[in-house]
Amino acid sequence: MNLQETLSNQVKQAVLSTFNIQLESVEFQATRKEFAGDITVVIFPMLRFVKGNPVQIGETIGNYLVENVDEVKAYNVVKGFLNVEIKDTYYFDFFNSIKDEETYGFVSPKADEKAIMVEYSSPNTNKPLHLGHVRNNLLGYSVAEILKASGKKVYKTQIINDRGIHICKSMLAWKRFGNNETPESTGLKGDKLVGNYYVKFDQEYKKEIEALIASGKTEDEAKKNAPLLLEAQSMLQKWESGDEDVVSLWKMMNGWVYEGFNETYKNLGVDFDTLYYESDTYLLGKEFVAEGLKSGVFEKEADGSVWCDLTEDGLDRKIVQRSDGTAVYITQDIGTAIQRIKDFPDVGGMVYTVGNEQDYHFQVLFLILKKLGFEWAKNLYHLSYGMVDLPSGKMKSREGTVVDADDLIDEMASTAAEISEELGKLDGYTKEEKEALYKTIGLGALKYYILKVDPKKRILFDPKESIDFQGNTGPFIQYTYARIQAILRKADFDYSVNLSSVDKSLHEKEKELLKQLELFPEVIQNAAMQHSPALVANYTYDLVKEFNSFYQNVSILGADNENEKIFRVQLSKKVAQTIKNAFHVLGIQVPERM
RNA sequence: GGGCUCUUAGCUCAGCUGGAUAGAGCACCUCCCUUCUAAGGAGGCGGUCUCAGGUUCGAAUCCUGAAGGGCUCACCA
Repeated sequence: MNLQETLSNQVKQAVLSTFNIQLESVEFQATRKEFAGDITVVIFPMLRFVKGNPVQIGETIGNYLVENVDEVKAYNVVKGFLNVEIKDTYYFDFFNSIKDEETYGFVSPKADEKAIMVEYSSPNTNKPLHLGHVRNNLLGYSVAEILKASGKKVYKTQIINDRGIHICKSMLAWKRFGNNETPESTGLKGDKLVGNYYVKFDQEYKKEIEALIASGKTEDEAKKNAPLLLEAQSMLQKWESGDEDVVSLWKMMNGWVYEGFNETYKNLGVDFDTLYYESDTYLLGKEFVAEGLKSGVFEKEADGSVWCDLTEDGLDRKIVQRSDGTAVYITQDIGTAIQRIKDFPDVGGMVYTVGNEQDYHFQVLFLILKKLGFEWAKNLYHLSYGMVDLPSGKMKSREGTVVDADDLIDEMASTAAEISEELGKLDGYTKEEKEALYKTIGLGALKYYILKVDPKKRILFDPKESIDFQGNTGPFIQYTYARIQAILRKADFDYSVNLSSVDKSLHEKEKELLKQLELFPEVIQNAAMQHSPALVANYTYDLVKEFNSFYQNVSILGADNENEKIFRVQLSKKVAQTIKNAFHVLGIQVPERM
């Protein structure tokens, strides 16, 4: 039983014995810094049941707690708030119980619990990854790690959108204007090369449209009948019918893209346990469309198209198969979901990391899967996140207004390098060690910048204003970690003993740190429940701020006596470890020096 | 037009299931490196929590409405 539960029971007992009233629950909050006390009981909600003056009620309960609860040292009442002071003994006991637990805050997966599959990234293979994908990747990866840390078994996956008209556009432009360029011949990353031809297609397509309009066609006609578009469409048909040339071109160019993506993923530090390709799954859903027709979940129109009527659920009618029998986007989503459960029978739910422009889509998808009768459909979650916008508005790859993922990662590292060199604290580091450190810091800044924001809020990113390295940032937290490591390197004495309140009293700053450490397991559980890395980021910031204040206000290695010194080193070490654990689930590394 | 969503300091964001005088960072202004790393610390300036009603002992938080922004409502993905 933790402290709050103990107090809750005792407060109920106090109210029962003095007022003869059974409270259902007791409300707590952290005591504000300006008042004495460690935890506060809010009296107001009790007034509904206990008639009387809140201050008097507070006094009564406070008295009871001091007399009956070992951990309670004293109390004071301010208005309707009962501030309770807790004895140092409690905090020493708590600290000793977690001191040597390396994975403090994390829960190991239970054998009998169902796994969760987390989908993220899921790019199209016609262009390189940009800042929007970066947010997606960081979020998905982090939520997967948070779920793991909270005690779930997790599979990371993605659905790679490797087919469709957009891919054919890149293919066609390459075939037409590419002069057999390859990543090798140009030195370009494969995804960049293919992306260039996607842009090239658009440019040439626009020229054709203009020419057609000049020759008297309407804009609409021109757009639909431009020869390039028609050829791209026929290429798609050839692909679907298995045309050898088209398929081998498709394989070659997608291969280039995958190589490029893998490099970006590696740089970003994200990974996947299993992959799904749209080209494998796009036909899958049709099987279940047929089944849904049989069971009456879907209905067929006269023209052969298949629909799902969701009007009774407050949504619209949704097409699930075209009149020509081909699959639409949602058809393959249905198939993919079912396939995943077949492949991984221990999976009991899925998380889809996809932008909020698809909120409606997922509402429909989940509802359809429920209607099809899948038990696991109730455990599907759309991790919906806001777009990353530029000051100029939306990023558009065809118009070249995107912030490229690789470029951004490089820029972050070089900014880190500039700052580091200016500060000049890295004597003795080899060039390789420095490079690795710059990457750690640069990526730390980028990842923290994105993850500290509530996923569902949109982010405005101004490329002209670089991401901060000071204040509430990744490097600030990394810096604190590095500082603690410096202390631990210098602490060449045995600090393994367990201390207690007879050995020393707690400094105010020490106690604040202990209280903050105490919150960590709860933060992980909360973040998992809410699918929000931002909660972990903000917690870590608070912890670090508290530590820095401690660090500048008391001497650690120069403490007055041996016990102070031992305890402060232990405490510092625990804070560092907690920073490391918290950053681990955010996918951010911590440096030994910086 | 229907649905969803957002609006907190000059800027970027916290604010847990309603609770004490709404908190941080950046920017601006003061201080603090002979002491464990100043990417730091201590303090100051800065708010009609978009607006109007309502519920409540108590509302940034819940409800209704309005304004402004975003997304969405394809036989696109």
